Amino acid sequence: MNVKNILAEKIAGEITLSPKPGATLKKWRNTFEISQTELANYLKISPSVISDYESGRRASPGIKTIKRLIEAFFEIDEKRGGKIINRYTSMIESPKGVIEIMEYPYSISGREFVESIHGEILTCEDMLDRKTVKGFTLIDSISAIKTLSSTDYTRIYGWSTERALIFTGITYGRSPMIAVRVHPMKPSIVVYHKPSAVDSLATKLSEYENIPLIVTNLPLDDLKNILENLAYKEG
Amino acid sequence: MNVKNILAEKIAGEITLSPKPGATLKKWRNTFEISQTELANYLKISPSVISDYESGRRASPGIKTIKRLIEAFFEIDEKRGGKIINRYTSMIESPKGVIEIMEYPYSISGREFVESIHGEILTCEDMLDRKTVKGFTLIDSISAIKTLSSTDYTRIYGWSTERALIFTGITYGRSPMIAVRVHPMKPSIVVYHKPSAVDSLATKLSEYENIPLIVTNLPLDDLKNILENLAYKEG
DNA sequence: TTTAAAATTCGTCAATAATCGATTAATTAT
DNA sequence: ATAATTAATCGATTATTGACGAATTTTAAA
Repeated sequence: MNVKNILAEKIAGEITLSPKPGATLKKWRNTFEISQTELANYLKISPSVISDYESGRRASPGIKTIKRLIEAFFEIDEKRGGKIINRYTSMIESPKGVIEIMEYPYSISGREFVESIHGEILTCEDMLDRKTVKGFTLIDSISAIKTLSSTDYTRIYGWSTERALIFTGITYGRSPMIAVRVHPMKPSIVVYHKPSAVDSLATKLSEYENIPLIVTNLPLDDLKNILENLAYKEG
Repeated sequence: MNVKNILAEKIAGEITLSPKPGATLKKWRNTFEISQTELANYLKISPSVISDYESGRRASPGIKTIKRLIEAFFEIDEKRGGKIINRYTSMIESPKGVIEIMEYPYSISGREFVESIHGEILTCEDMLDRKTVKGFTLIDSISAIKTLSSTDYTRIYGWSTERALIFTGITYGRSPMIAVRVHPMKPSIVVYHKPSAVDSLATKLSEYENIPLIVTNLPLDDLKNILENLAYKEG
């Protein structure tokens, strides 16, 4: 659970939608315990610019400016040991069994997604070009069944069901697909990470549900890295 | 739990921080199943404007523009019966016992907060001017004790501990303050909504914790209304 | 109380956003 | 295949942002 990104997004959204964006910016700068002067110096701009933003002189700052300011909050905090970020990290509970969850800022085609993780397509290959992926959830499958039965769907599906569910720690690849089958919501793609074997029931269920079943044997760290950076590469 | 506001904020934050803001805007417009033409007509602007934004011609749209676009998504969906919003509403579980939770876009002084809810100050009045309120959580106290023992603090404290916890459904005003006492996180202010009585232990605990204890007898609907709109009134 | 640091105000200017509308291209429906 | 609808491209104009810096005010520390 990448708390930093979630918090950054929360801040950005709150500023953008606020009736007083400048005051919201100031609130968060104070939350990070940064003075206007320090922020300005960090960004190599004049302190009066920060004051103008916070006072609302600029009614509609551009999103690039907002992004830069928020990134500076985090970078400055990190340079100081990350005290503020850690405060939030300790507040937010990682859902049990969910190793990582992330939304992609734009839709990625199923085909592109599977290629990026060097996935082997077991079923429903023709569906791939019709599927889009708006995020992923990396699940430790020992705990997954318990978590999937929860009624708080956002723990698994975040903000979109159009995602890839990636199950790792699989010995006999049947139970994840069964869990998906009984769940009311259906992902775009199911990925088994390094299964010892894939049960034929799993393939049948995926075909029944029209959910492509994919296998990848990348090392876990490599897989995480690719998943996290997929939407942020150049081009 | 106001899912609409949470989703709006999520969308705004994602667009603002995205490496391709235009593509993110397009993703969400498609999520709401709105064509560019319909969106443009709704906002009474030229369709080519929407296309220019989504293509990234405008690298850094102003936050007022982003806000307008997101508001239009929701309004158009609502005009169509709210199909998309309802999809999200049914996905997100309301924490048990939490009637309403909200972050304020900017800090509100303790004094101003208490005055707005016609609160009677029982303890720590001198602390009020030193306290700020960055949000509120309205709690049905029958369930609150169970919820407060959860390790997922964000269910009660959202994004800031600097908030007012408002307990309603109180008969004998002791258990909320005990729950706060044993909890590792402390709010700015504790409010009892229409208690039958306030136990002297509650007042003692509030003094010990330096948390102002407030009583309000506003009708619940009025109270909710004030709390929700406090940061959005003119001036 | 004084001093230093932090914050505010505001005139100014170059760059970019917000918007229009004409034209072209792509997609969808029949 | 054709027609209608939707989307994209791009030149042009006006309004606003992003930034500077000087002067003033406010706040915090000694």
